[in-house]
Amino acid sequence: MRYAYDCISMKKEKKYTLRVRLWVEETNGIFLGLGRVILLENIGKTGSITNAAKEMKMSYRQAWQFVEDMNKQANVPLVEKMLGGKNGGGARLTVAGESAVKSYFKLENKIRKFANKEATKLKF
Amino acid sequence: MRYAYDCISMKKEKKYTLRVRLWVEETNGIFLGLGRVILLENIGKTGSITNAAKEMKMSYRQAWQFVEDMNKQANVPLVEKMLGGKNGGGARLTVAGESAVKSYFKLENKIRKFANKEATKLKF
DNA sequence: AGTCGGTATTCATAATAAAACATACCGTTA
DNA sequence: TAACGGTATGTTTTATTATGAATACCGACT
Repeated sequence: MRYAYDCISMKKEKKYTLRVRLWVEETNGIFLGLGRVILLENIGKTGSITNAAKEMKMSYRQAWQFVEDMNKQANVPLVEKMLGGKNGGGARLTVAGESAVKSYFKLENKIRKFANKEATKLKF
Repeated sequence: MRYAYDCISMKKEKKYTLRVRLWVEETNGIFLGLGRVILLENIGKTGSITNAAKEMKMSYRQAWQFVEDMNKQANVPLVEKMLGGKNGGGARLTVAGESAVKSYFKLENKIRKFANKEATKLKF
């Protein structure tokens, strides 16, 4: 049994959650991170950098730079861009791009799962 | 053998390294992250927030805020502060503080090791 | 040839975050 | 009680980063 009295000094236990973030670096800086991968995903979905950026409320400026940066740092470009033409142009993922997105998420999931398992042992 | 000719289309394979970062969140925001843990470690080493901050080129302002924040979010304060006195005061880690540092690094190592193992399977 | 819509690029501006500065407070010791 | 050195706190600059606006370019299509 427990007396109401006990509650006086009872502090609610806080709840903590473990967060993990991973990214891939190349000699010139960041190659792939969560934001970039989501951008890639959106390019695949929408067919253009412009719309991919809108999708995630990122400025076109930044989205374009990310794409440029990733393509330069990859062994094979991840995004193929088209200039002019019927709909003004657009962008799509290369095979390497598709694969990079999948690999990243796969790895992230695996690590996140592992981290959460390990985290249950923690007590702060 | 290999012909010089082969080199014309040879691109140097880029080298990638996987980076991992983890932090613990509470309802009010970040509770523990790498920077905060290193700060704790330095407080333990130097006996004051001031010197701990200097050690890592962090402004006292920020260091103090971090400490305040951590203490508020922890079930038990991680840092015990002393005001005035012989050397003007100081700060030291509580048992919970020591334990938090150890736990964090232990977890980080485990996850980093796992991540690196998984990363070897990656190809970009 | 002119329209359309996305890419490519520069420049100015806003939003955020971090550092620097300035002061008051605090308690032991000389 | 005056000095010292760290804590406590607000304010002001600086630095970093992201956004927005403006413009040129490109190529299929009508």
